[in-house]
Amino acid sequence: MFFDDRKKRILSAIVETYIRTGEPVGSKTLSEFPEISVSPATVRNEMAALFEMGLLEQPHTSAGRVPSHLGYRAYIDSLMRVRPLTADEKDGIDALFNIGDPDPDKLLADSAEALAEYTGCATVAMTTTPSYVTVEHIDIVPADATTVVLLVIASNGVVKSKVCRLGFRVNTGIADFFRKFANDRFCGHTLKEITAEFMNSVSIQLGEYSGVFNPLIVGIYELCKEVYDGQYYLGGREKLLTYNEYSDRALEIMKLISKRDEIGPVIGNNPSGVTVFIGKENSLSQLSGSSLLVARFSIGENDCGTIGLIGPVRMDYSRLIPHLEYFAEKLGALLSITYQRKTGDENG
Amino acid sequence: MFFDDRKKRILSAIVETYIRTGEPVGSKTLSEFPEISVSPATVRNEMAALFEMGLLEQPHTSAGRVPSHLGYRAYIDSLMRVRPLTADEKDGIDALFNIGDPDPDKLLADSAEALAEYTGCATVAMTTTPSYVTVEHIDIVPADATTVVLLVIASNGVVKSKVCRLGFRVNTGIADFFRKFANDRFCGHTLKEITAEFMNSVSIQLGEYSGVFNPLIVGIYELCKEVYDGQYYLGGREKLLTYNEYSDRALEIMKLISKRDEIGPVIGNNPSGVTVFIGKENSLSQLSGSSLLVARFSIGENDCGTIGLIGPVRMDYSRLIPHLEYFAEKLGALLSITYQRKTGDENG
DNA sequence: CTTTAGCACTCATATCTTTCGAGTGCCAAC
DNA sequence: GTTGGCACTCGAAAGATATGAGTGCTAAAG
Repeated sequence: MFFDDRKKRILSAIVETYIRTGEPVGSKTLSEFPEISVSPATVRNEMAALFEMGLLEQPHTSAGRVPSHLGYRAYIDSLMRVRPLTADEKDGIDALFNIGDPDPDKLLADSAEALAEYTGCATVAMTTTPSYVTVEHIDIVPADATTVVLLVIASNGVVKSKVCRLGFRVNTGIADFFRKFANDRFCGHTLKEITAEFMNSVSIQLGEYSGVFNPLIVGIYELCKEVYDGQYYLGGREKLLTYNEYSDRALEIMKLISKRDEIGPVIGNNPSGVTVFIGKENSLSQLSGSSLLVARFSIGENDCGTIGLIGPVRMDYSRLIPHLEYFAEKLGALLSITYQRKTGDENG
Repeated sequence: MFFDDRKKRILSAIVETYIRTGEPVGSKTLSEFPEISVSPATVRNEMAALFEMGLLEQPHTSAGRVPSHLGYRAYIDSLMRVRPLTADEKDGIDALFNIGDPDPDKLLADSAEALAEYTGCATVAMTTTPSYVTVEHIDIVPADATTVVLLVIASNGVVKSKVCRLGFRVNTGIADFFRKFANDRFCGHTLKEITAEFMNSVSIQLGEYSGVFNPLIVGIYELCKEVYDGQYYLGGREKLLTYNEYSDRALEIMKLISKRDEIGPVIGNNPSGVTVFIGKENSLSQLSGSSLLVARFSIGENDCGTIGLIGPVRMDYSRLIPHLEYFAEKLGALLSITYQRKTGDENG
């Protein structure tokens, strides 16, 4: 009982039909496919064999067959024909990036939303900051009498700023003093090192001034943390409601993916390209009814983030996988333009 | 047939019971209420009268009664007993504000989320900027060779910053030139005046340099627009899924409230205090099955924003109205601390 | 040895019927 | 004005029946 060519064609047809219709697929339907064209009885024999091999499941005796997780896996890994994107499709994805603000902070959030709209799945987008990234420069700019703007520039080119309102008047002397102090203490340190304890030790070095400057120290800490933590955005969670697979589980899944702690580790550690987790393959049991497509994107040479799709197991892999791949490439390219100033060789 | 005291007690009991149970309320149930204690037959007579007056509805002949929109309205306007918040409840709300980042930009987003969690409703939070607010100061700070940080400080105390990456090296001379130019052109103008056309005319004044400085001009425009547009955040849209009233309309409502264009005008123009829109009272027909509670909050003396709750018509008004009111007060107070630098008298 | 027609069997779904009971409206009595 | 009594209504739940798509198996045909 080999996994011969006809069995492969039948499995493919079952997966594709089930993805399209959501109904278990029966032998009669399959026998009418031009690439199969044998009698329903023969199809039934083959289906029994595929069932024995663990590639199909049966909701109940008198229903058609449905792909098992292994069936989907076999389909995705070797049977599926990935059609390259047409020029129109590429244009369609390119267009998604034209509406948004080119502000890098917003680009990722907008991308997550646009991808959700485009694919009809819920999306997650996150960036990660390598542990070797350091603080390159800190600046403090008086904005008006008691307000300053704090800037932290990291060695990966990310700049974050924050408005700090102080309880006292800030002249250039004070700003200069604090700027020098902060740069002496923080520059060259990796973001990972900038912990609450580290900040305490720095604060102590300010001696009698530590109280006065505390809002600024806290501000720097928050900015560094913000850069190091990276970004985490969700898009189109409500898309899940359009699938009846989620009729009573939507809330649970929507809550789950809102938790960065839960999802971050799952989608953060994947090789480049598109990785697929089908149903029970997900390490989180709540996702056993969902599939997760994850793609990494990079700025220049530097891997920097992940964008993922969450939808029902019955999702259109052959369309979504290449589209997600192209989307991630495009996103990386766009971010690279924004951050072009920096390349890998300048990093620690 | 007067709207006498007993009728009022019966209506109140119907509203409160229906809110609690979600089931139409029958005469027998009501007759057992201590504040009613007349026979079911008498209650039926009263209910028939209330029905005549348009305060009750009947899902079908053999079911109990349900409040009509007028019934809810009468209840909220004159029958409902608003219990003042206990110290514990106030503490509970106060605690919601302790977790978040005191960054004013994030405070509102976090508030919307916290309020949703606290009330079990979807929330909307937005700020509006009065049309008399002007540009007070613009700054440009070189961050590294080709990167600058733009700052716009508005007369209402709001400061926004943005990182701009330029295609050329920026020295202090260039920065000083542009700073002076920008302040000369923009300071004193209201944010409302800073339109795309206005920016064009400014750009022309830069003559041969207009191309080079264009990213900065665009950056200023975006910052001004960001300040003028104010913020718009949603919280806990998925909470709607917990009410079976929304079993098949949740997606529609979730999409609707995501559109600032649709909801903004509805919630933005209300008097201070809590305003209630019950079901069909909403100007948007899609909200006819929902109620909307809206509260304004202010910074110091200046009215500055709105926070609202969206949930099923059958929501617990007597609890939510005072809680929302206190929440809005507290939010305003917190923002006032952040923006205390400015008070009304300094504004144009 | 593979393929196919035939046939009895299974079982979810849809439809129809029946039953049940909470609740009503109305009337007559208190 | 209030109440008990009673026939009536109608949705929801439970049961009964029918439908039909799909199966597994067997035996004959290729």
